[in-house]
Amino acid sequence: MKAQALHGHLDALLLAVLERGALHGYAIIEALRARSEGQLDLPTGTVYPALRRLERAGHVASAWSTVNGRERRTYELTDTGRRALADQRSGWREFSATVGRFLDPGPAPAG
Amino acid sequence: MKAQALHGHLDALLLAVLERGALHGYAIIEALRARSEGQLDLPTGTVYPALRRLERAGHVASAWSTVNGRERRTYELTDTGRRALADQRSGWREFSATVGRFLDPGPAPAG
DNA sequence: CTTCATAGGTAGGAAAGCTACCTGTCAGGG
DNA sequence: CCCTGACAGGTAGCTTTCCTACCTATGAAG
Repeated sequence: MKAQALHGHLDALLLAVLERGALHGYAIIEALRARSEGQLDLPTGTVYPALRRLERAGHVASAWSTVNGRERRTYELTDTGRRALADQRSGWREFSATVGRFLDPGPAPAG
Repeated sequence: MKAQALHGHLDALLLAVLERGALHGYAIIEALRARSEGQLDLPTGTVYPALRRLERAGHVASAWSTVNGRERRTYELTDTGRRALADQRSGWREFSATVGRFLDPGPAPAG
């Protein structure tokens, strides 16, 4: 699946995976891939800048932690981020309902 | 609702409204607004260029028709466009299912 | 002629994501 | 020590898409 279509929803996805616990960037990419059953395979060039955007916006906080002798920047949801996620969720429902009205025929899957 | 979030899905929406019959640009905007119950109120600066893109891609064909003594450019779905729409529909299902996996908790709407 | 509603159109700008590239650590093989 | 490969983080420049703002034009009302 093309991630280009994510436009505007990527941030929400990122917040959603962080909702289950702090992760470092690379692990976020893997979580996205795992939870989407391989549908979302985002390049680092997409995710890292997005995380920085989220941090600038105050939605996530990052901290360097040394794991296995290696520096990993771990991202964690802030309170603001949690609120933003809730917001994005309702935004997503509205959006998918609206677009679905046009693209999901709905009651006619038989054929 | 912000149409910015449409990114990449606008074309599909336009094809979807044209599926029900040929319309001119302005009428397409009104159809979008009507069928979305006011959620989608796209500016002409968004729709007209999009229609031209679709025409270049061969998904729609346009023809000038004189109605009420006025020239109106009427857009119609082509066969290619119909196929593209079907394609976009399945793309949309995949997309909404994938993003929904993260943003729709799903089985917990009671609350 | 001016104003309003309808209708079509363009230019320039901003945002988001992608491709391609670069840096650096740790482990294994030579 | 050097090289390679898997992991991890990061940046620059490009393209696409959509939006804001503006312009043109018709027909009716005054």
